Amino acid sequence: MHKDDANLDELDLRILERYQHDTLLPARTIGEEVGLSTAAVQRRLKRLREVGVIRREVAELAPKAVGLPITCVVAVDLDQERTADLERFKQRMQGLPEVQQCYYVTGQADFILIVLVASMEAYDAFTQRALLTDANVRSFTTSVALERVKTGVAVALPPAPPR
Amino acid sequence: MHKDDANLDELDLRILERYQHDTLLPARTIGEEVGLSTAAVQRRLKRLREVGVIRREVAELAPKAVGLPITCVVAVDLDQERTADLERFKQRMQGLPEVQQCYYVTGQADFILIVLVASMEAYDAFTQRALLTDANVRSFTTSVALERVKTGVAVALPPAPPR
DNA sequence: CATGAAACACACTCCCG
DNA sequence: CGGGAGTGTGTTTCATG
Repeated sequence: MHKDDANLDELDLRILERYQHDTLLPARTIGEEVGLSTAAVQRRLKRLREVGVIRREVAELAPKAVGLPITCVVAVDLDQERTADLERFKQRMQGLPEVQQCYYVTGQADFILIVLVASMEAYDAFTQRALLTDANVRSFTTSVALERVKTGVAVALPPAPPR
Repeated sequence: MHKDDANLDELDLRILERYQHDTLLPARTIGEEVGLSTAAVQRRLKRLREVGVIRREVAELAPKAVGLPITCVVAVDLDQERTADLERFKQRMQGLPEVQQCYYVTGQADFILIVLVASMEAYDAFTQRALLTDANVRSFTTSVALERVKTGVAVALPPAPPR
């Protein structure tokens, strides 16, 4: 698993900059902008997928439109923080569909979760099933999102990489 | 702006369930799985885009691979919380490339940010430019992500919608 | 070794039944 | 909605620098 710096040249970055925001964009269009042929652009995209720079191409859905209008940010504090305990918790989070994102972090809390649910009742059920019944969860605090100001997986690429 | 419940039938949901995780998947394949023709699947996808259920199709990049190995979760507490102040802060966040996500939330903090940076120096520079110099930012706390356990924008669709 | 041009295969679009 | 013809895109091959 080698997800670290695959030496990307400036062309790769310029391609990614356009492509990551809209994968429906024809390679031909990208090629025109960066000064490359269609084939060259696609070869590079294929390589970027293979080396893991592009993890996957996904569709971003509007949570409200699919019946999940509520977003919660949850800070979880664990009791035991041995490796095995952490690993177990991580795997539990991976398997929970409500957990859209999960970060293992420094600071007061051990984990930060982004949770999407259909209703507060559903959130309550989630906390019961996922947190309250876990003996190793010492405590957690919930922040309900009043607005999703900015979302997505888009990444800010360096404007001028090494030359 | 009508991003609310576009009445989705079970077929739509099953299509989305597959498509949202991999937009490269041929409509033909999806059609086989849900029992629909290629054309029907594409018609539905087009409609789902038009009504805003599908917000956009994006490529998820590996942050490390593009030189942004550090993820921080930042809880920001504002001083003045009048509408104008909130709006100004939101728009600032929208414009900052390091801010990958931003939620306006209830609870102790006013905003939760997911910030991606190349180094701790870059993070320090970010806090200076984005937070410390903002007179309306009362305080903020940073949690550095030791691991991105679960990421992405994938959403858990209801397993068995109305029949 | 990466590129560009062309041939090829495949996926999407549109129209009709 | 399904099926087909037409179009556009992605893929492969090959010759070139």
